[in-house]
Amino acid sequence: MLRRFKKGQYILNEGEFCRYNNFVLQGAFRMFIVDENFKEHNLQFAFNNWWIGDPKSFFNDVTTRLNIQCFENAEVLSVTKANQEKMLESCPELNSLFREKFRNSMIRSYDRILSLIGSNAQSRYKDFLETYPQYLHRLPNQYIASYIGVTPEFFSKLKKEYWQQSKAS
Amino acid sequence: MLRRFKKGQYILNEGEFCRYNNFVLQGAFRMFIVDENFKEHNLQFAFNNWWIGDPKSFFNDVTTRLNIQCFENAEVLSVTKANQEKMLESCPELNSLFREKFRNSMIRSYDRILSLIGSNAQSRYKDFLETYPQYLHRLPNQYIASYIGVTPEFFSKLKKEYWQQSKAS
DNA sequence: TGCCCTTCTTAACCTACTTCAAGGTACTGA
DNA sequence: TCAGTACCTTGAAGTAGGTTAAGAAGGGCA
Repeated sequence: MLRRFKKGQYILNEGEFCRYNNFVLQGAFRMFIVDENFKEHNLQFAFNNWWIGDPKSFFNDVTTRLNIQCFENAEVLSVTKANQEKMLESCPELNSLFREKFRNSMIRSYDRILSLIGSNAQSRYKDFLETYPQYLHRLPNQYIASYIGVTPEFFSKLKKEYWQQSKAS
Repeated sequence: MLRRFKKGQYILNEGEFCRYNNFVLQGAFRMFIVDENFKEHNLQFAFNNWWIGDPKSFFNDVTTRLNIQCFENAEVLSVTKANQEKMLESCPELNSLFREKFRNSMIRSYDRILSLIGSNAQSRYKDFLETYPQYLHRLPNQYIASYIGVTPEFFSKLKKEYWQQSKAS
């Protein structure tokens, strides 16, 4: 099912059931959680050819704690759970495709946990620069700040420090 | 392939290739990373009926950054990548089993990232108590501290604070 | 029983990061 | 062209959590 979204629109809100797994054809999305102090924390972004959705809510039929918002006008292919099961029945080869998809997400998540637990903000910033250089210009600073787990104010300082160091060396 | 390990033994060291995916029949393992200050950070534990290994190294044939150590005498079933592929060929139904396994790991990793990014040490401690009550007595405090991302010293304070609060209410 | 070794706790001090407040910059649209 | 609004930066002051150092409390083993 093809769906279009405008910048600013939400395709998932906390408390809802995540009924669609979405393949992004065009545009950009962010997935975030709102904490008890009403601060937003970006968990993931999605650009062209990425999937986005809350797997926990989608597969386990529970309500989601996450929000997904479009931040560049977008076109996505949305698949329901029933759809997906039918696809798998009629085409068992997809099993291994989905298996790899989950495996890769899992590996990326592990790396993320490693960097959150094992390094400070400065090196998380460096990691981000190295891992996602192609998306930098499409992401507002505040989104990156939230992704690496710092405030926009502190992110500003990180950037300054980073560029001064790389200039010096 | 059945393998036995004694408390303290390593089954994977940073820099090696992870050649086995291990299903724990008995005993306990921890997987951790060592940071640039030689501090250890526990990423995961594994008890009876859990799988443990570094999926990134195992599947992508790269060296690992992780260490896996046995901390209760253990018995595991170890599967190589070739084994696993043979199993999948001869029994395609396993595809969906593995798919679900990865999916669940992914969901758990997401929850972990959420709690690292979106909440403070006190509530991460509470989350841990609620999520893994059955393993508390098998885990030294320092391992839990490292898992939730604090020092043993600060963990001590967290515990004290937590029990004082729950006594008061 | 007593000793060593590891784990846990406490307290004083330190630092990475946050909060708050203010001002600057740059799109966007009438 | 200008105003409005979102975004970014800077600095001062505050706080969660880290570091260091020391003592207390187990637990295996001679």
